[in-house]
Amino acid sequence: MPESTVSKTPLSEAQEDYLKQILLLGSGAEGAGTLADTLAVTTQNLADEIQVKPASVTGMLKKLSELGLVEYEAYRGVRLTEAGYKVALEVLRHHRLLEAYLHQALGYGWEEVHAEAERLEHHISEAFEQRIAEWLGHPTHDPHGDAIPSAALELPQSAPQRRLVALEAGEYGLVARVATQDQDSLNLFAHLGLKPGARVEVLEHAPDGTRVRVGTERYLLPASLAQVLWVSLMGDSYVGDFGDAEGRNPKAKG
Amino acid sequence: MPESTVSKTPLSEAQEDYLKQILLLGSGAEGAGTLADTLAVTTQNLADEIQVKPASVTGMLKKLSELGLVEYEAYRGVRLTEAGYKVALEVLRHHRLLEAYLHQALGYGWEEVHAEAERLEHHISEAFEQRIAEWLGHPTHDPHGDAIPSAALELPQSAPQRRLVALEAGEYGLVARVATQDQDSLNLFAHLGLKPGARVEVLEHAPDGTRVRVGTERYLLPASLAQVLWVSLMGDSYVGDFGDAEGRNPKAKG
DNA sequence: CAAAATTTTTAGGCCCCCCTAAACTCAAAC
DNA sequence: GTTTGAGTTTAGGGGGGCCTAAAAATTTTG
Repeated sequence: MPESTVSKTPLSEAQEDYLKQILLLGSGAEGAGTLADTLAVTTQNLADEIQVKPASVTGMLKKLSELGLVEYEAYRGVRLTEAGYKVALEVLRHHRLLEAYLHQALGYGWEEVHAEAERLEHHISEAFEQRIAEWLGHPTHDPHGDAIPSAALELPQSAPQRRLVALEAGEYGLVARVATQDQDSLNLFAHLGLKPGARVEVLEHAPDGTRVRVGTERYLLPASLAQVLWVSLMGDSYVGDFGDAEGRNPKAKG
Repeated sequence: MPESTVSKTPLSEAQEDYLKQILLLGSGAEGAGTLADTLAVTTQNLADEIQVKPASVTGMLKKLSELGLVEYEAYRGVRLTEAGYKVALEVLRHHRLLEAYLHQALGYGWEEVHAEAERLEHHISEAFEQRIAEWLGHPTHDPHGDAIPSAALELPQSAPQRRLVALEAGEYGLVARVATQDQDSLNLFAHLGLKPGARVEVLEHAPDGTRVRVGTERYLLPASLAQVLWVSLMGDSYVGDFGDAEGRNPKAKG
């Protein structure tokens, strides 16, 4: 097989974004932990995610394929190569470390960090990455509860989690992950106190959403939101590191 | 005169860089404080500074001129318009705040901050700018001793300074500004302890440079370096804010 | 299994910002 | 006051990354 030279040329911002999205979409909502259990991603999915027309995606996939970062078969979808996977994890690490840093060091709300991290992730040096990782105490999860790849680009093991919609009435647990980047949704979650680490209980599943209790409050969460809220059941062995959602000691080592 | 619509479109990184360099080159080494005492800048100067061919500069200047950010007359040079000046100051503020932040918050050496700030300056939000400015206590000078434009884009008054080459033998003062971005020069200055705030004395001007004393050490500084080192004479009223060159309290308000 | 509907790719363009080569200006020197 | 040459601009290209419109492949449907 033709040994495609894995480019030394620094990748463009667009290229990094494509790789990151291929990883994210390919990992599915289940959060696969290795390249092996990653799915092929469709042109349309990428177009939607990156906010670009499908024709543009095709063009970029061809280029990434030539660079050996992606395995692309026309009409059949893409998946990352080992090299592309590395790059994607690196970008993801930058993104999530930045989110954690903005939250903990600069006082950003956990619902505000995504947008800023999105732009900065492509422009920080390895030195910067290392310094904020150290400042943070090498965290394993960002403020949304998403796992941060280690410096060696390994994804940390996360505790078993279930979507809120999958809990039965009466079950409760701690919010482990808020898996949306939609700003309105994030704002709403923040407003309701539904951030990683918060205790939440399912009261009942209604046709128009899921009725939950958070602290002493009761809310009706639309299905679309209950869908993206992941919960670790209490009593489960390990509930994870919630990215210092509020004034805990930021220097705690992982 | 045709009222050129001052674009609302966000500027590209390249455009911001051109504007910044026009400001820097136009301010001359004397550090002019307002747009009025700014000089016209030459195509060649810009080409050298931005590391681009003169033909490319011409093209960009035409575009900036159409955007109303610059007054450009073929063969005669450019200067910033009021609008362009504002943009340039904003970029400069980002750059210098970032330098200060990297130094004080993340432990970068003062000689290392330039390169990182150079990339980040185009990608931080106003919120980020504001948060680091606050964290720093609204500093007036960066770690190299360069003035940081205020949030209102005013350049702070700096103490009177003279180039080291202009001091007479026997005169001494505090390093106020290290006006180079050349990494090798910066490393050398750092190595010799010649950072803002350091005491330095001119021993004599030799044909091959300037002989100086720094603490108990004596060095021969090549003219090119003595040229970019600015000194505030001791006994002068105000010596400025040296950007917390070492462990002073980072939270001190300005 | 063929027709219809959907998805994806190709083809052709556009803007950005850079380049080289050649033509032009201006100013300094004869 | 020409000549000469440094500095500058025009002309023509190229790669990146996006777009629209049209063609092709795949999947769904009857």
